[in-house]
Amino acid sequence: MENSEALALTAALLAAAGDLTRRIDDGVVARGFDGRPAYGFAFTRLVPDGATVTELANHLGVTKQAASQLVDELVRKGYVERRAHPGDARARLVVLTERGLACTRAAEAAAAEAVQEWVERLGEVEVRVLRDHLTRIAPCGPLRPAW
Amino acid sequence: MENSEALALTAALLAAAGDLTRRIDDGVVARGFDGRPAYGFAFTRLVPDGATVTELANHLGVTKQAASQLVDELVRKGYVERRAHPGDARARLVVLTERGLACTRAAEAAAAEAVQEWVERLGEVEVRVLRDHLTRIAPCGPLRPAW
DNA sequence: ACGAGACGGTCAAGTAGCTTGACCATATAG
DNA sequence: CTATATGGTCAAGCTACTTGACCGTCTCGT
Repeated sequence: MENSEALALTAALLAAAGDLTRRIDDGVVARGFDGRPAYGFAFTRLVPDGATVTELANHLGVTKQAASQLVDELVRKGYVERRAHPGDARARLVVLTERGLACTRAAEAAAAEAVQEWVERLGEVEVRVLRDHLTRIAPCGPLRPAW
Repeated sequence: MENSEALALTAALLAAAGDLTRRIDDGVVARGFDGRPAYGFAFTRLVPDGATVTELANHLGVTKQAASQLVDELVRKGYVERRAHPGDARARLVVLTERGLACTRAAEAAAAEAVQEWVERLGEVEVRVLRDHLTRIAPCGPLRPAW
């Protein structure tokens, strides 16, 4: 593989990821929720049983302070609640509220809608293959919100 | 395709893109250059004949002010120069210096190295298919440096 | 049992990289 | 030749992150 192809691959990845993220965010907003893209990725970590701030921080690839600030924001908007952690008095369990769950479903619907366009262009099988390859490459690395 | 799969695809895409970007940046730094990931993507637009600030802004998906600031940074570090634009006295052509070209090559080498690991895991053909699919999905959208 | 240190969380302050708004110089169209 | 659009920069402001300090709680070795 040529050198320039590797950079092109990276560019394509970023363009695709950015495009998809933007579409999902637009879709979520269109469904009446107010948020930024990071919310959706935080939510995926909060279902089904909630998570601690530190776990969320690792999931998103940011400091625990940043994650805590994000949770503040989510609490303020009514998407999550901080509860006592059963079995560790230091920790607090962040869990989705009813509205948070609704927002999660909206994000999923918006994502499905966005991916649908890809399915129409590549075919369902190819898209699935694409996803499988990607998950094999970057198993569960942090979802850094920025470069 | 299930709804949750669409979000998983997005997450995988972001994780892969973030991982690759970080590796490239690390590789560039290891080769003695000082920069942030956005540089590399700016450079790809500057070869072979340079570009104006506005073109760069569109390429990166930011305002022209932000692009101008980036160029300031690149000039300060000796990677690019601002020249007069032939045929438009308003515009200025941003071109790579010798050092900027060297940095570009370093980025390409680092990218190739990072992708090599993927090739070993998926096979060269699969990686190429991956890239082709991605470019078909998001042809040449802006490379937003953040969500 | 208890002290040392690790860990979860928050508060506070600082910063990088973007934005919007205003403005000038040049180009282009009517 | 005026009116408007375009390329570029300056200035100010903001958002989402960072580092550093700190408190309360857990855990482990002695």
